[in-house]
Amino acid sequence: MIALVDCNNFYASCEALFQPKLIGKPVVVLSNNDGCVIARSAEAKALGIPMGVPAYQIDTQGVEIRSSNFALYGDISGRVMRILARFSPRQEIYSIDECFLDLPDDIDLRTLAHDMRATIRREVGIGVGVGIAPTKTLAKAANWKAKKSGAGVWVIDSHKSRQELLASMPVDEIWGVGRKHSKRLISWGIQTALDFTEKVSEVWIQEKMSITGVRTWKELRGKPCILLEDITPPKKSTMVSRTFGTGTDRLNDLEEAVASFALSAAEKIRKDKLAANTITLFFHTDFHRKDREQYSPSGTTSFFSPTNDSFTIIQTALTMLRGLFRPEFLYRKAGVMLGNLVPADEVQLTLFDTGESPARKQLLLAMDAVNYRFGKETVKPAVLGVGGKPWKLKQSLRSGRFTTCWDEIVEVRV
DNA sequence: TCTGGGGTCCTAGGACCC
DNA sequence: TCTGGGGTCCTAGGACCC
Repeated sequence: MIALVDCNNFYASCEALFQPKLIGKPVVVLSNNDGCVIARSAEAKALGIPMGVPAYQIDTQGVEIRSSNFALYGDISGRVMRILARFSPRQEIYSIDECFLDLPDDIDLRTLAHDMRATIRREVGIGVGVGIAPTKTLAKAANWKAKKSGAGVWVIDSHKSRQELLASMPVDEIWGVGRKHSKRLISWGIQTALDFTEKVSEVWIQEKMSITGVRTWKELRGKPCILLEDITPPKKSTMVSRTFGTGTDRLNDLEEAVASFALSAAEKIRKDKLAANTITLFFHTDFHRKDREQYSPSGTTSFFSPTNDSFTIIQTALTMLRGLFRPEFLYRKAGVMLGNLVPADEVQLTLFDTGESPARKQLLLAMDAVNYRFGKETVKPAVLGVGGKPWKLKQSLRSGRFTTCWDEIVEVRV
């Protein structure tokens, strides 16, 4: 059997963890740049605040608003995941707030699930829902039911319990069926997950939704097609991109931003011991300004041989930027993607390439060590700029990094 | 005024090979 | 009149996930 454990209103719950005055209040967490709503407490959902709406459109009366604080959420996530790992030798961490667990089918699964919930509640203080079923897609469905019903735990362990759950589940709630497909399915009279499994054939699904649709269809019928990936496969690409706090038409601003994204991306892949074969740069104007002409260039360059060298990566990104930049536009967002990642110790050199010099490798190692110890960008290439950065993010409402930063740890006065 | 960031997989079509 | 058969690789775009 497979369990899907999912934290309730995760980001909002993390905020309330160290700010008890938020408990019982409508809490909303905003995306980077304080743009739109990405998480809501139960109370905020009850007020009818939708997911994804721009922050300026919501009625903020009586609502506690926070900027996103990923240092905090990541740390809390790690605590939850380590507890769940105690319940099964095989765990797949699927996202920051949920994981799959492989469970034996000859134990009392309901008792185990309640035990997980109680342990996480006691040791971390976060509420979770647990869905248990024979396949991942059904475990997702059971988790949906666990939340929807308020029971917190739901188990699909018989034909009857499966049929009943699927009959009560709208197609658009199925894991793997998104907006486009659910619209089409409903137009064909397929309303529920049960309709999806019983009203249409495998061939029909293959034709309309390709092989991925067929997998979902089989999984809902109880046949496992999506395996538990307890060994994380290596990343194939990584991206760093940001919307700017304000638009800019200055090449110098874009250079600083792009250099900073390129540096972050390089640090990420070095941490994962990977090297990139390609780099993609993109930047664009404000898509929401329908009244203005848009400009959205992008370009991809292959490295001479795979690299994770910050300096090479920054230089390549800046060369592309200078070639694509046009001064007559106001830019709102930029990003750098490193692709075709390969293990750094298996890099295949080209005939005329001797690889990175040992001195350069030492320099990068030293920079990573200093920045790890003293904070991001303590030492950095000068092209990232110093002083004010008009393009920087708005993040005015961030709570403390209570668990990862000594200066921001909670103070308790007795 | 104001709208996030980071991933994966699949398919079709083009370019190319012999 | 009439022009093969069998592959691979790459890319863009779409759909999905959180």
